[in-house]
Amino acid sequence: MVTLRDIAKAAGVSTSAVSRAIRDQGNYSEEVRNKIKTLASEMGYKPNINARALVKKQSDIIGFIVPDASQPFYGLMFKGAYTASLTTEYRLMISNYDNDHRTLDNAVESLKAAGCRNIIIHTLHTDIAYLKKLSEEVPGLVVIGRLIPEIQERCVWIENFYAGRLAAEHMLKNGHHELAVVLHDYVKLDSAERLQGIKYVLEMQGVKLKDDNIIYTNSEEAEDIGKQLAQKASELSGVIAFNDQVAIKVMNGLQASGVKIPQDISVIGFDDSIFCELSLPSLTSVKYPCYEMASYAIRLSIKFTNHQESLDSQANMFMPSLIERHSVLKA
Amino acid sequence: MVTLRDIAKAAGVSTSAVSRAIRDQGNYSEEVRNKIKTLASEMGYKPNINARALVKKQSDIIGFIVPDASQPFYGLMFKGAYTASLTTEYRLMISNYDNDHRTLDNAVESLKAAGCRNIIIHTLHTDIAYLKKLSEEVPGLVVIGRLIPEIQERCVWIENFYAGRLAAEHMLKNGHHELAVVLHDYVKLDSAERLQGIKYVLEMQGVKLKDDNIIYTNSEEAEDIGKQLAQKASELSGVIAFNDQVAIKVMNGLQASGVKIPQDISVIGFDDSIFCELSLPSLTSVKYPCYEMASYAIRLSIKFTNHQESLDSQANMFMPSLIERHSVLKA
DNA sequence: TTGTAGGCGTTATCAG
DNA sequence: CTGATAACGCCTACAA
Repeated sequence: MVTLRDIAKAAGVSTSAVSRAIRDQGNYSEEVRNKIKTLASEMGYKPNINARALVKKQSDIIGFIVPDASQPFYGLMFKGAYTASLTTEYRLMISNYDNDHRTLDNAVESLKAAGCRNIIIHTLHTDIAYLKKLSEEVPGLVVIGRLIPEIQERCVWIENFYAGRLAAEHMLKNGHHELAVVLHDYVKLDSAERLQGIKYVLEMQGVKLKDDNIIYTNSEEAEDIGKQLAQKASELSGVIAFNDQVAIKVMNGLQASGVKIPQDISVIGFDDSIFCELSLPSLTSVKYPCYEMASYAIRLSIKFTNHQESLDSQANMFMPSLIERHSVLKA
Repeated sequence: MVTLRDIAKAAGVSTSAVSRAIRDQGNYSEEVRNKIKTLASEMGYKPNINARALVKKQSDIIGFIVPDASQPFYGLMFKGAYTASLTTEYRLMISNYDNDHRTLDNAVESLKAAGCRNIIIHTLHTDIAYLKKLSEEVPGLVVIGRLIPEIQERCVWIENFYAGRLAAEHMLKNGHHELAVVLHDYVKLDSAERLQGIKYVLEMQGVKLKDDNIIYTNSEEAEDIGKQLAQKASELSGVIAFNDQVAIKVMNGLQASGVKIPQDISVIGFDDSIFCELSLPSLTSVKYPCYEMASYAIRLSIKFTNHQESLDSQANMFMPSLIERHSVLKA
């Protein structure tokens, strides 16, 4: 292992000179700086991250905490975050908390103990007080997936209302007026917002959405919901489902009961995940830009801990978009 | 931040006493040790990981490097590894290399620069010389997904031959004798081994596998393969596909061409991934125990760096198993 | 513009 | 059995 001292000796200068030159500090002539830098790279110098973290009392690690990294949704987020981190001097450390608050807090504490000042959490349910407190302790805290007004500037979220609108408009545009909406039990907030967006469009166009066509379910029971909907297939022309997995399961339930998709009923999902290409027919979906949001979250977190850069006041909100495939019958 | 010194002062002992007591070193009386430990936890002491890593010249980080964390297959591996790491004193850092060797090497170097001595790599194609060299530099190196004879003891792999057997036997057992096998272009090794297993079973039972029913493809073209196979549906009763995604796409191609599954043709995939429950019919698949293998890899890596524990000579090989669903017509 | 010296929190090596 | 003391590699006043 080659240290600052080694290269200082080789260059005939002091360790502090090397330390500064390498980090572009101090007023060194280009000549000296270059000499030191080339020497360093020739000798294969790598700064000892632990020593640096010790003296600066902060690490170069960004913690990225998600509920379930095995789901493609979060996998894609991780990838966006990781790719963004590659262009920085930070390294990414991902943690999985399975929607268990204690596991989450453990991960946070372990990160803090390592001097981590940048933490990104994807959370739907974590209580606001905890997050607020955390934002005071962790300068680079960013919350992704939800808008929390008290710490709005450190939230990265999606326009769910607009997502609902997109789905509903696409249905109406193609002549599908008798709609059912299948929402997610566990993800109440996003569900509610998207439903708002859907209702907004329907009301504007004078289309009625029956109360008993608004159904709450989860991934396990979604196929049954599809079968139930098949019973009233004749009075239904479209189903908007909370996410792609639910959409596909509903679609499967429908098809298993002899309903043709999209001929009899059109289906739209949310997320635009890897699942969309695997269903038959392939699933039209409203894209949730996970990848982009996660990589933005990385940059945002770094801004908070790098005083140099000024934060602009543009909202950290992302817009969904409709990705057409073959589960909606065209007008 | 509370340090060793703080608690030493409070306890009226030296910092070294505290350091040792906390790590269960030295011959301290239970009384003293307990006093120190309770004091430490009362004061909320957390060892400074960076200081420790600096002096010990090694970090508590295990690097876990995968080709594409956004795929559920690797997501599940990560989860297994992460969960296993929770019961240890190590933290997990995941990297994504997109099958690009330079990105992989960067990740490795970054890990090494941080004093990381435990690295787990999932790799299909990385060249053996590189891995061998790495195994000399990184004491806790583990390769997952492939058997490399030269460093066999640090490889964690699956019995692909047996996986092929399971699939073929299940087909034959249910009376499906006219088979097609769809393999993966990019994953040559696993493909070849599984094909061996399939052929073995067929030969044993005197069933012929036509050469032009052995097809190489990739995820993009798999649906077309399904459509092509539909042309000769009458002379086909089963398709064994390289993985679940390929299986489902083949199935979709088949169904889009009017072939009924499993009535006309039965289909088996590999991996037993999250996709299996989403297809219609749900996909019978040979399970690749990613989760278990990854968590085993963690323990194995730690064994290599903890001289205390002795390594037994049991092979680090895992067995696949058949998970029945509804894509195979029962005899 | 450069170098010296002290310290970050921990562990390990010595003496006592 | 315990406690000074010297590192680990780096950064940053402060001095020159």
